[in-house]
Amino acid sequence: MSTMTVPLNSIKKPLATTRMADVARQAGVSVMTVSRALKPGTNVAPGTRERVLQTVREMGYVPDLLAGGLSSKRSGFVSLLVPSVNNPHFAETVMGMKRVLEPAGLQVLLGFTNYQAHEEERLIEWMLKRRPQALVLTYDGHSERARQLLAGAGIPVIELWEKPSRPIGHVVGFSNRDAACDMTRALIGQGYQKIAYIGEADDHGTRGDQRRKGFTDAMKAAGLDDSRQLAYGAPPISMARGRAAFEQLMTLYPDTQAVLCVSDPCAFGALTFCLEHHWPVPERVAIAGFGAFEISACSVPAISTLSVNGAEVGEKAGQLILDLLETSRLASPLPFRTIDILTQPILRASTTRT
Amino acid sequence: MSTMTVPLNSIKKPLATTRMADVARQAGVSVMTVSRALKPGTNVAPGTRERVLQTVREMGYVPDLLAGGLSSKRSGFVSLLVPSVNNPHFAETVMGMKRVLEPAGLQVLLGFTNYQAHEEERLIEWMLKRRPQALVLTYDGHSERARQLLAGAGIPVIELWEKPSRPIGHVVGFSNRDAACDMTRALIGQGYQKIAYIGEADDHGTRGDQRRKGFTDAMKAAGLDDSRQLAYGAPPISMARGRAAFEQLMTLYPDTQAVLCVSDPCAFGALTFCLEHHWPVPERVAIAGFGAFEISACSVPAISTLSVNGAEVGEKAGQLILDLLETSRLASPLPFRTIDILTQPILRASTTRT
DNA sequence: TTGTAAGCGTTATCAA
DNA sequence: TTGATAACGCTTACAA
Repeated sequence: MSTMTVPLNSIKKPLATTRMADVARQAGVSVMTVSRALKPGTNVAPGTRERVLQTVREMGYVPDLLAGGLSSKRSGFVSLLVPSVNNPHFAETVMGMKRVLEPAGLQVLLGFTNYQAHEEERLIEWMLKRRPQALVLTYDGHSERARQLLAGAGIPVIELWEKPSRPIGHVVGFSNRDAACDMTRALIGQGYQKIAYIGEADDHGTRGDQRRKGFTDAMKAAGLDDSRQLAYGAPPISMARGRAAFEQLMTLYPDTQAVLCVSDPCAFGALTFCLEHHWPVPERVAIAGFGAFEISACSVPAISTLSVNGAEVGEKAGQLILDLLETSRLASPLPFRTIDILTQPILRASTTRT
Repeated sequence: MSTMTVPLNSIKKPLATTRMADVARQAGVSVMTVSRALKPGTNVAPGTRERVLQTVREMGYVPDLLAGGLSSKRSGFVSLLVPSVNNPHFAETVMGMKRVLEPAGLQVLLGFTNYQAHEEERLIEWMLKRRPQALVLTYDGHSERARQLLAGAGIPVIELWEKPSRPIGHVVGFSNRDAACDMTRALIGQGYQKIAYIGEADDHGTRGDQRRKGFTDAMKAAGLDDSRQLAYGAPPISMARGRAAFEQLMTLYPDTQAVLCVSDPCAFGALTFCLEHHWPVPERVAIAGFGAFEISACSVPAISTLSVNGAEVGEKAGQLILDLLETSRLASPLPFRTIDILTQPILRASTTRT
C-alpha cells in the first residue's frame, strides 16, 4: 500500500480534447447556444438545438461537468459515508441511494469509515473539498470536529440507520434500542428467560451500543437478569468471530437458553458452532440475529431476526436529498426532517419453542 | 424512484464561502503562496508556510479540489465500475482499491452496472464527464460503443476479474475458465463422475460463461458427460435462488453425484436444500462453490470452493493505476500490463469422500 | 522565495 | 432566440 504524500503531478495531456468551443465553431453558433442546447428545458430554437446535438455526436464531445460545476456552483456530488460495504445493509443503502440520485444527475461520492469516528472525520474533511451538495452519514458516533466541519459546510446533512440523541440535521432511520428491545421481548414472549447478548466491545455511541441497551431495557422491564452479555472485539463481528464469541459465551454462561446477537452474521456463526457440536437449535439454545440478512432466511434452522430494509434507507435518503435541493430555492429555513424506517421482529425456527 | 430529466437548478448559495484569496489577504501573501503552502514538497519559506497554514486553520478554509482540478487538468478521480456491491467479491475490490488510491489523493467514482452491458455503457459515458484519470471495469462483456468511448477517452483502462480474450487495456485478474476447470478436475480427482454445473442464463461474454466453459473443458478432457448443466435466470444467483436451482437440477438429474455452482451463495442455497431434506452432504451429493466467500468456510459442512482474494484485485489495480500515472510523465507508450491473480481449489467437507 | 498574469471549460448575466 | 463578457476558484508559467 502506497503512502505518497505528494499528489501525482504527472499528466499534462488533457483528458479529453474536444471542448464546447470546438462544437460551437463547428456548428456555427456561440458556446452559450451549445451549453443551452445540451440542457433540456432551455430556450433554443428546435432547429438550432438539433444541429448542435448532431455536431456534438459527430465530434464525440463529452461535456466537462467539473468545469460546469465550478461555474454554476453546483458540483452535482453527494457524499455518502458508510462504515463498510462488506455488509449487505450498507451495500443496499449505497445502491438504493444511487438508484434515486443518479437519474437526477447527482453523483455519489462514497467513503468508508471502517466503523471509526476519526476516519469519518478525515473523510468529511476530504469530501468537503469536492463541494458536495449534501452529506450523508451513517450514525456511529461523530467526533466534535466532525460536527464543526459539517456545521461550517452549509449543506444538508443526513444521518442514517439510527435516531441520534443529538441529531446533526435530517435523519433516516430507526431506534436500534427500541428495535433490540422489541426483539428481546419477542424472545421473552417465547418463554425464554436466561437470555444472553453478544455485541461488540468499545461500542460507545454506536448502533451496537443502542442494541445492547435495548436488550438491557427489555430484560430489566421483564424482571430478568440482563448480565449475560459478551462484548467481543471491534465491529463488525464476522461469522467466524460470531462463532468464537458464542463459544466463549456458552462457556461463561452454560445455562443460557437464548442468545441475541448484534447481527445476523454473528448469529450464523453461533449456529455453526451448534451444528458442529450437534446442539439442537433451539432446543439446546435459541439463537436470534439482527438485520434480516439473506443468510438468516436461508440457514437451517432459519434464524429469527429483525427486519430492516437497507435499500429503503438509501432510497428514502436519496429522495429526501432531492426534496431538499428542490425546495432550497425557497430561502425558507427548512426544518430538519426525520424519516422513520419500520422494523419488526421476524420469528423463525431458531427461536421457536416446540 | 424519481425520473427527472432536468437537473436540479436550485441552489445559488455557495457551498463554502472562504476562498484562497481570502486566506491570502488575511495572511498577507499572494494566492500562489497559499496554493504552494498547501502543497507539500513545494518551495515556500518555512515561516511563511506556517503562517499561511495557521491562517487556513483559523479561517476554516477548505480548498476547492474541483477548481484545482480544472486548472491543473488533473481531476483526482478514478472511475470504478462493478456489477454490484451486494457481493463480497466486489465489495472487497472496491474497498481494496480505495485503500490504495486515497492515500495518493485519488478519489474513486463508483458505478454499478447491475451485470448489464448497456448499463456499463451508460455509466462509462457519465463517468467520462468527470474527467477521471483512469477507468476500471469489471469484465462482463462490453458493448461496442463502450469500447469506442474508452478508446476516445485517452486514459488508462483496466479490466478486472478475468483475462479477456479481447482486452481493452490493462488487466488484473485470472482465467475464470481455467479456474473452473481446476475446480472440476479437483472434483473428478475425488472420484466423482456424474458432476453437474449450475450457472446463470444468458451469460454470454460473462465470467459465469467462462466458468461454465471451464467445467465443460474438464469434463470432456476426462471423458465424462458434461451435459448436466442448468442455466438458472439472470445473475447473480442468490442463496434462495441457488436452492431453487439445485432442486430443479436434482429433479432433472437425480443421480448427480456432485454439483459445481457458479458461486458460493448458490452453493450454500443448494446445501440448504440438502439440510432441509436430510440429504447427507457429500454422501448423497457433493457441493462445490466458487469464490471463497465467508459463508463457504462457515457452513456445516464447509463448502469446497475456489479461492479468490477480492481485496487483492482492487489493491493491485490501485497500485497499477499509481504506477501508470507516475510513469505517464515519460511520454513513452506504456505497454498494457496483465497482473495475475492466483486462485486455487479449496477442498472441504462438502466434497470429501469418506 | 514570492508575485503577476493568463488561463482551465463551463455557466450566469445581461444585452442585442 | 442568440451572443458577448465576466466570473467560478484554482494552478501553470514566467517574471521579479
